[in-house]
Amino acid sequence: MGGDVAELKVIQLHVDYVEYEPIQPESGVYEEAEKKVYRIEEALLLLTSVEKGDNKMLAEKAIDDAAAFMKKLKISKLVIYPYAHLSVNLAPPSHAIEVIRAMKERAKALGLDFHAAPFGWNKRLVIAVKGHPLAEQLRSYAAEELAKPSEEVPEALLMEEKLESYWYILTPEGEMIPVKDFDFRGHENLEAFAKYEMQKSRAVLEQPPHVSLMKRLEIADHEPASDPGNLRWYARGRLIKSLLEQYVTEKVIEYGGIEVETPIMYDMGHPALKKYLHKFPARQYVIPVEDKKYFLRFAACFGQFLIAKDMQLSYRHLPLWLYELTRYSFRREKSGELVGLKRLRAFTMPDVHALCKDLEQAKEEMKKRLKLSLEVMEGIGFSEDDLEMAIRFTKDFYEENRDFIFDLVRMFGKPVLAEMWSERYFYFVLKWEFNFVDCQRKAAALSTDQIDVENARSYGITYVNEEGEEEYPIILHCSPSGAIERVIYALLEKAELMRQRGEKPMLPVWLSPIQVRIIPIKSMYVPDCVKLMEELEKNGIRVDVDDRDETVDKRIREAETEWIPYIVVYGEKEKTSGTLSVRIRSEDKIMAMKPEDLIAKIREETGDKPFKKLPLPKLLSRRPAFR
RNA sequence: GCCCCGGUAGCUCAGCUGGCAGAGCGGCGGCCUCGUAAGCCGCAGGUCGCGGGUUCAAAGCCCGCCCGGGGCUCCA
Repeated sequence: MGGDVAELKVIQLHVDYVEYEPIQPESGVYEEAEKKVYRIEEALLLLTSVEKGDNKMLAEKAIDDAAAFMKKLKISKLVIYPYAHLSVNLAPPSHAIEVIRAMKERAKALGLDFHAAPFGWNKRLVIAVKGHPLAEQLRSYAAEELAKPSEEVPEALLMEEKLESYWYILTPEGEMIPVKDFDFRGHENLEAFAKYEMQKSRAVLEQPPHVSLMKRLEIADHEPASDPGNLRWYARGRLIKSLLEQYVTEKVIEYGGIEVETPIMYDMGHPALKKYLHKFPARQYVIPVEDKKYFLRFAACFGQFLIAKDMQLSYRHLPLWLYELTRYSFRREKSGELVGLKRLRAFTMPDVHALCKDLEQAKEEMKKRLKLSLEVMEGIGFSEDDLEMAIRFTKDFYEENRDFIFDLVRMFGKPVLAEMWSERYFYFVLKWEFNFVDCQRKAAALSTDQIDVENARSYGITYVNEEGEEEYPIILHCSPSGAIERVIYALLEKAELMRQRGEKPMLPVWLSPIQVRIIPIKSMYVPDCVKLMEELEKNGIRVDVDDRDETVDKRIREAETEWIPYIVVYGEKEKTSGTLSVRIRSEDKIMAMKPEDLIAKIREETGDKPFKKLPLPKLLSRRPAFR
């Protein structure tokens, strides 16, 4: 940034306190100051570097900006602190002191409660920066573009703050009802979701149920030796995750997705990425390699956009779906924000983009993708009662595309929470998500899609239209399932909700790590049980045999606590009759079934879902516990 | 980042106002060979997160730090 163009550089910090002590003058030009400790609390600190060519107008602009920010964050004190270390193109001290003085005068004119550290001194400095995303910002003011700061970082974020949101419920009947007027009877989850989104009042103390479940069921666990939010996955978890990954990928490919794979780290200095990167607070993992810095990707967008930019695209190729499932995407969320499988620092995200030639095509594609997402969620095992939809859009977009928005609502088939923004920020004009409302009545977004009208330009992605001219496509960003870990979170929370209703908690059969457990009554039946196991395995069923020297009761109990959908107890009766005694979890009863009937029943339940073999020893006597 | 809670055996946890480190489960050994949710007996297993301090005496109290969970905030 900057370099040859003069910019007034300001690091703006919202501080709990700042403390400085002038030690000695270190420049020929310096202000008078008393050598004592100055301490200012709850203030906005401006570490300011003046470059050659900066002027009074820039100084005033900087103060005006700071004042606006202070008002928004209700900060009452301002500290102006000359800080030469932000530039290699410093103005001479005699000039710099003038610009700093102009800042002070402006602050005085605006009636701000401000303090100014003396110019030209070597000072001891202690800063305690607050921990919110807007607390640290670099702002720079260039001489030729006075109107706005050259960094888009703070602007995008500040706009979000001042942006007005209007909340409605949209119904399949085509009504748009302000949330406060909507009758939520029969839509309790939607009500919880709406409240969650609008009020943000969340006083819950207990640990979410899925966290202890993920450990007890040997799905996943915290890894103390890694960074928080990077989990270890045990065999069952890896299996479940792998099945979900495979399922989503197959569905996307069925819809025409083109699967690619891209690097997980990118050069922070790359021009196309720099801008995107700087739009967000520093939440990346950064890896220094030789003299460069790389960040770990926080979404699949980069790799796909960089591929798309190099593709030879014509309108004939559009719409074009590019797909990748990232294992992993990395976001260095604040430590306090991490929650079990719901919010992680490393997560698996299927992401399918669609390049569309114009808005009409984008709208058609978005409908297809909503259908895809509905199918995926249903296929995983969520019912319509489990999901609530939100649609968010700008006012302008709504006015021009009302019918389209209600088409989406009708496809979902239930009332939908709508958030309407007075103006556009970020890169999309509309996004929708499915949300799951968990045991704590908190919501988490799963599937989502967005209409991006900005990134094609940023990345230089073009196609050639019918007239032979280059155009920027509109890009849709869809994750048909949302993060895979979060899907598992929702499945576990759903199971806990089942338990609370008095049903037996379980995972969908196709995702159950063990679908059938065979329990021989005596050790002499183990060979027969192994034979039966092999028969079931041949039919694409995950089976094991509890051959341990334990009582039948105990082995049944353990199979039940593992949520195994079918438990077969095998003894003399079964051996002679050829009929199995099957304990069916979902129906909470024991049924006599022929092996072929059991196979048929499971095959019907798992349908066309992916199958993977059990990645564990199949004899329980040979199987270690992970914890 | 801030606030709250926690860290004791592999796991889950008890251990009050300071007084010999415990239980259940799991593991190992033995008995039992069992018909739909925990059979019985025995054995092994501990730097009480780390470092200081107070005390005759610290798992416990004090100070500092590390780690984890939750809440706030945030969620491209």
